[in-house]
Amino acid sequence: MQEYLTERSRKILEAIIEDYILTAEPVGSRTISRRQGQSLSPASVRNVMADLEEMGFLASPHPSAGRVPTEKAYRFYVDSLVGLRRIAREEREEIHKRCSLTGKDIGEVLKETSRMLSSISHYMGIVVAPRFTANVFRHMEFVKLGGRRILTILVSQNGTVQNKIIETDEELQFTDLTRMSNYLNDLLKGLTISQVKKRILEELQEEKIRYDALLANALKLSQQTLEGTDAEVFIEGQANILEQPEFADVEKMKEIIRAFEEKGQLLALLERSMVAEGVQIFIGSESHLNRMSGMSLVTSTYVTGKNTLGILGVIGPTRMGYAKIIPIVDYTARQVSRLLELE
Amino acid sequence: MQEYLTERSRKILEAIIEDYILTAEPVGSRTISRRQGQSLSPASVRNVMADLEEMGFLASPHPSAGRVPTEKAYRFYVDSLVGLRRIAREEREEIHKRCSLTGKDIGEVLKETSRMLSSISHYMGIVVAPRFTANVFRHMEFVKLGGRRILTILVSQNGTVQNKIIETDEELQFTDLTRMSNYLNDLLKGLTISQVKKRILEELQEEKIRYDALLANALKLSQQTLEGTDAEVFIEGQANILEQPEFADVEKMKEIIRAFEEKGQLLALLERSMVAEGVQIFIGSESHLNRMSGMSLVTSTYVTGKNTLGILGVIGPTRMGYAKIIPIVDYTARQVSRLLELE
DNA sequence: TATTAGCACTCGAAAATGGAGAGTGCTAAT
DNA sequence: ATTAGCACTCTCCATTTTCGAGTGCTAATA
Repeated sequence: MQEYLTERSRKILEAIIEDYILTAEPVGSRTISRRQGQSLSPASVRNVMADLEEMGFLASPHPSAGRVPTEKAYRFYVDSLVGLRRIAREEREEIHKRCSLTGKDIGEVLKETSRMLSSISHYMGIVVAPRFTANVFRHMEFVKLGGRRILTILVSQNGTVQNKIIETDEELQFTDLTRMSNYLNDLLKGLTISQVKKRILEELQEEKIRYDALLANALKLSQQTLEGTDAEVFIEGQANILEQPEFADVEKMKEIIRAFEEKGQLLALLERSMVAEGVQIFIGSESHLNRMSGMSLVTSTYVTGKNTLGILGVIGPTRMGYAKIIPIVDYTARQVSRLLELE
Repeated sequence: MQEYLTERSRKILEAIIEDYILTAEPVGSRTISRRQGQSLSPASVRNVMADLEEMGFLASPHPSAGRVPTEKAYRFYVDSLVGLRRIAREEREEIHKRCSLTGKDIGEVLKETSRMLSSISHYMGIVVAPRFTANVFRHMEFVKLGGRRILTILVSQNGTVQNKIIETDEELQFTDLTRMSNYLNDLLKGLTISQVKKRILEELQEEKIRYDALLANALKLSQQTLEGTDAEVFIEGQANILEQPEFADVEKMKEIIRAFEEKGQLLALLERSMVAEGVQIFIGSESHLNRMSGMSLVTSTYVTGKNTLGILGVIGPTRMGYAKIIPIVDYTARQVSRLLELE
């Protein structure tokens, strides 16, 4: 048994993986032999397969059903695809067509992107909206609702809007609110949200503020406004993935739907991948989410300048058409980055 | 055969329906006989059942499996529940606990409401966000993004916020934008969105406006801002409904997921029910959506003053615990109305 | 006259049966 | 080193069998 793969066993392994990606059926030695133009007999292929199985690249569901690639095999396969950037023209055009800004809010743009990723990949599309704290403060606005309730609107540099309803201790007048927002906008202009938070704390310490009830109020309001909201996650195309044969069974289906109804865990995983650059791939258990067993995740970050805005990607079965999906995710991320670019 | 139900057959019909709601299994004569404390023998029950079947209240899946209620039966059953308002205390408390405004935007509040409806009913929760045109204009704001892109924010009386990115013909300055929004806020204050639309058109006709490029621009911008966005629909708890035995089969499941991924049709149905007051119930084919076959919908509108804001409700199998769900939907709608009430 | 017991009958669901086919591993021949 | 040949294993599918629940009808009963 050889420890490193020979050229021949590499070829065979790839052939098995590609066939399995296509058919979702265990691959037999005969199939591979035919695929290679009979240059190798089924029996020889079988020998190689036995070796590959021993090395952990293949597994047999049962003694008389061909071989199935393991996660290790996919990892090997994906690593052999590095630098893959070629995207089919029609896919590139589709992406262009369906990424447009005008007339929509950012949320809709991202949702549409997610939908697009889903329909173009035939798996699920996922897009995580920009995390707020990384953004640059732009504008804050208070709108008086009934009673002591105030609607606060926070706009950041890249057009993300966050609004929140806040209950105040005392009733505030319309003119007060205008003054408050003027003051804050002046004070906080150009800072990132995390800087803004710090600044507000500092400001609240200041002597002179303590004696100006209005300003103190303003600061407290803005503090509440900034209290974290969960990042929004758009997952589209569940119906798509249910078409995949590996989920043709009721329990699996429920499992998936449940996994994506509460997005918390997934979000944690995605945020971990925020720090990396370029396309990232999690195969099966590599994500360390047991809910995600049997699923793979291909993601990339979208950025503006040197700020990471958010993440987008595709979720599918481990048996995923990586060679097609990786360029799609990569290209979409670039495209979205370009769209959200400022001036 | 009697045309109207006797007291006895009514009782039996109800017993069958309630048993079926509980078990999802065809109900046999023996079961009912026992349920009624043996006051009637299975044979007598069978006679009544045969009558009920002839009248269209029951159906037998096959000759040797008890009876199953038809839609007509559910309709009869639901109609016999009119005026039902009693809600269990713990459910009322749960609703109270999970409907709160502070610190969230309206969208989140509604999403949480939908989630709450789902978890309390064990079916799916659905909430349609306020339709924008019915609301009263409150505030409009323009924020300059990069290049010729402008972020417009529109706030209405009840705190709904709509934002949109718009591309303008020429680059506008920050001060221009402030002047524009001041002008518009003054002009449009207190009108409903549909009045606002009319007003903008009128204003654009005016002679003096044509010679003030800035104001003309402002009006055009606001016009674009108001161009309809789809109503938002929050559907939560798909995993819940997949637990129901009637959807234990792969095809059915896919059907459901698909049905709710594109919310268009459903929205049309819901908007039809906007005009009515109080709890509305659509049983099976009554919704005229073939996608919804085998599903029922219990909805109610939530209102502020005399304006209908939106709709919320529960979607489940026709075999739904109406007696429990109707009060829940009713109470939740009132609660949400109260929450969104202005002073 | 309304109700009930009894019984033959029907049908579906689940278990048992029995190839057919695909694929393997091993051995011996090339 | 490769391959042909063959016995063996296991799943999948269709068919059959059995079992039980439930009905409808008829005749007996209160």
